[in-house]
Amino acid sequence: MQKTLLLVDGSSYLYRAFHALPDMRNADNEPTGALYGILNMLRRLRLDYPAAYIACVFDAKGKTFRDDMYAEYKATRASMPEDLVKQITPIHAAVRAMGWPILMVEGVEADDVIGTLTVQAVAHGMTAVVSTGDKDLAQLVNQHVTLINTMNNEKLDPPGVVAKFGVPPERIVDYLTLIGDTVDNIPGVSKVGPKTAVKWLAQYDTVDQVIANAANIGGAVGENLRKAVDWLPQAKALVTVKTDCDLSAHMGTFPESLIVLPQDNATLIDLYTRYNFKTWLRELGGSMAASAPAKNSGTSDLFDTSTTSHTNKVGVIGSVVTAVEDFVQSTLFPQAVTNYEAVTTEEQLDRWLEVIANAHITSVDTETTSLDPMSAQLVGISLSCEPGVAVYIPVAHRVQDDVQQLSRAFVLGKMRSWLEDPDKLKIGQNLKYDSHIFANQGVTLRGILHDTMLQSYVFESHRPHDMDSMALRHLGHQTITFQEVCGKGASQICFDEVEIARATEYAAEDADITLRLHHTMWPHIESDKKLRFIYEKIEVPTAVVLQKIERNGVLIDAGLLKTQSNEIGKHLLEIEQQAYTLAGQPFNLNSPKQLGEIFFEKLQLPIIKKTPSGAPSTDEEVLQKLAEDYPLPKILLDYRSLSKLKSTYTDKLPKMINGNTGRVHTNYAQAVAVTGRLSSNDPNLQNIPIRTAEGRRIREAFIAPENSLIVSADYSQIELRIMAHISGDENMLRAFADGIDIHRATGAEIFGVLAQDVSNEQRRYAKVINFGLIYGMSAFGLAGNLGIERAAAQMYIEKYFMRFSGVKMFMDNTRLQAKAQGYVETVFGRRLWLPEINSPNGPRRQGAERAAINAPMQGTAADLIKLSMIAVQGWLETEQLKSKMVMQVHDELVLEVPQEELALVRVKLPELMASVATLRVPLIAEVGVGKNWDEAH
DNA sequence: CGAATCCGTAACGTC
DNA sequence: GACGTTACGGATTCGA
Repeated sequence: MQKTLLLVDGSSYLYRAFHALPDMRNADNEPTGALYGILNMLRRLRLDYPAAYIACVFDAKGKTFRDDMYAEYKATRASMPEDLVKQITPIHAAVRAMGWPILMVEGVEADDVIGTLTVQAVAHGMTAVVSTGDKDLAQLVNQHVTLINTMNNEKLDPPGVVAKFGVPPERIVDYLTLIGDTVDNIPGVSKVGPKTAVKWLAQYDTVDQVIANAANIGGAVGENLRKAVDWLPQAKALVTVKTDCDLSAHMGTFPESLIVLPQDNATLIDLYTRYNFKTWLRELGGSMAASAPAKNSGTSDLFDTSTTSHTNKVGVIGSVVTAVEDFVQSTLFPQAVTNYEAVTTEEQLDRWLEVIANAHITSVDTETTSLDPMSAQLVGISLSCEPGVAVYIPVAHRVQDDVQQLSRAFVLGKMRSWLEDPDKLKIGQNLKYDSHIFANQGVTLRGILHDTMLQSYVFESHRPHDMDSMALRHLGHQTITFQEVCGKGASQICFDEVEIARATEYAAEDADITLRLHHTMWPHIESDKKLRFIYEKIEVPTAVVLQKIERNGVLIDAGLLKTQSNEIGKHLLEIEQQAYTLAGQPFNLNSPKQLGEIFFEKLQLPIIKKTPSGAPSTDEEVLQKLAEDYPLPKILLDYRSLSKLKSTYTDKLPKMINGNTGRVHTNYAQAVAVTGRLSSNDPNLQNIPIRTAEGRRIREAFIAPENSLIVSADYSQIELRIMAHISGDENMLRAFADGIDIHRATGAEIFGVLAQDVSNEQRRYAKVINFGLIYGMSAFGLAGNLGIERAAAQMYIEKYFMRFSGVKMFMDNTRLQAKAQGYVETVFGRRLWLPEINSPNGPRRQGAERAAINAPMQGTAADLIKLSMIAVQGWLETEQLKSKMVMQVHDELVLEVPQEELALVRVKLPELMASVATLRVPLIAEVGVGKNWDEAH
């Protein structure tokens, strides 16, 4: 494994942390913001980038060689603020106590030290990760050196540098030379910014070449360039990071002296106490008791690279399979020794059955033949009850070595009572999937207490929740990936073809890691009342309900869809011919590229807007606009909508019908949407058309069996009601309390008329504005949607906020809260993180601000419908009804209801949905019944 | 070296 | 604002 050197540009973070964070102080009124920011950043870094060697580099006091070179260097920079100066000493102390070697070298800057160390790292065959907030260091990037900025989660490898700056890393010096650096008071070429610099470098490659061609560049900038010619070499020297500093006086041998040092907890506790960092303090106190048993006991084995105490014996059946982790990782993340074994005899199985029968909780994982939960066959089961110890029980491997294996029927027969026992507690990673696998074998998995995927989702919804990422993030452990075991692409093999020894390494690790992840994440959730509620009362029970819904499936009239496909197909052929005639040639109507050529080159239609890549756009909005003056765009609009219907729905859905059940079984992803919503795939049943009459016909194919009906109940105006609840806006609360049409009420306020006098046009405007608000839409977006001027849109927004001042306040507060703490919350306390809320990148930050507005509403709605699903399923089961939930579409539940239960369900269902929570506005669910989903609306 | 596969882009369906 | 899926078409890898 290639070693990594992690370097932190402490000086660049000093200022950034100081300015980015609010003015934090401890009880003695000492400033603590920069200290908190830096420590927080270092903690995160260590988790995200496990490294063998680390260093935190600060600028030393005094002049550097650049000051000697250029008297004006950094002349415009103000001296360090007093409040920051006060924090320097504790910062150094805390960083050191956390185990980071610190480097400060006189005469050069932190950048130069970092540059030098990256070069040394590469020379030693290592990779280097540089954490900095300073873009100048992009010049250090290469194949082995990556730049990361923890403030905005930006990661720069060579292509990243090209993407961000438009030039490769080796051209960054030239780039900086041309544009100069106002912060350091280094002039470049006057009036030359990033765009021009990139253009010139693309043409001439280097600054030297640009200078050589200075005579050929026209205009005012050309003149400025010629004026700067004599200066540029010096500018270049100033912006170039030194990579050959003599560090011998400041550190021992490279890289050994940059090893991760043991954490000095006593000092940290002192510092955390003094500066009042309670959470970290608690963590230090708690972690000693709660963390995994393998505590590293001092420095002796830490530095002993030659240790062979963790041997790596691979895959002999029935023997111990141990894995060695990088010894440094094990110091960062204790727990290295593993004991994995394959269970292949009845005696072994019996022994383990006894273990799990008496275990407090058992981690369970299945290996299968397919990712499709309804058709996958069980290949093996892995179990773990204590960190580091796990077994794999192969039951259906096809490998032909003379290895014995217990049969699936035998193992399931022995395990069934334990699997189905609700009192035998289980934990897994996405147990919904494993539940399906067991269900495929006729076994009902019960006793699901924990799911690490859901823990991660509740704990930090914006991060990846797959096990490999989580293991790396929380445990610093690189898991064996499925791809490593089974390959990829055409040569991928099925898991039942994997040799049992290899399968054991992989599968047992999964069960082990799941349990260890639980030990890492659960304390964070358990100790937090809100998160705990979301996890225990919403997510875990929802997973159980979802599994049932998925298994129920929904009945589809394949014949009807095929008829529709044929009709649409004929229609498409006609449209195609018309398009060819109008275009004067045949072309692929499905290709935006070919279409663009026909439109904007051959027919010379005006270009309305461009796609992000610079090509002329042909999206719906553009076609609408062009259709006012030309015939072909209209034809294409028709083609597009029909072709979408056919390919995505009428052709696809019949293919998705399960051969055994005759139904379509979607998969609901519970930990994908950062807002807390579900998403649906294979097939996606949450985007079945409804807006157009043609699209709606597809819903006619969603049917109920003989003597049953489709019943659909959806929350009315759920998100606006939530906005009224959260904001407490009086006008809005009153409108909902009085049960008036909310868009009409909004129109009345905006246009200053009585509700009954609101025209249809006014109501339409109000409706668009309401939706815009829910989505945190800008004046620009609103203007686009209404087809009006931006200024006019702005006026409506101002008018709205004047009448609904509570809403305005809610939005301002939400934005502030998001910026201050990095997340917003739903009514129930679900935490929605916004990593880019303080991004220096304008569009990204604004995107995050819009998301901050939208997230509490969308997320609360998601919480409510999940509570509904749990309540409805609970009711169906206690009443032992035959009715079943078959779909969830964000604010709607769809049930399949036998005739005899109809009267009951159509009353009780909306009642249950309306009563899952009491808000400051009434919750209303509207119910519909029909032979098919379309009729049920 | 052609075929298969991967990947990013554009577009569009829902709430 | 949040998603997932389709088709295209260029780039890359596969496999003979």
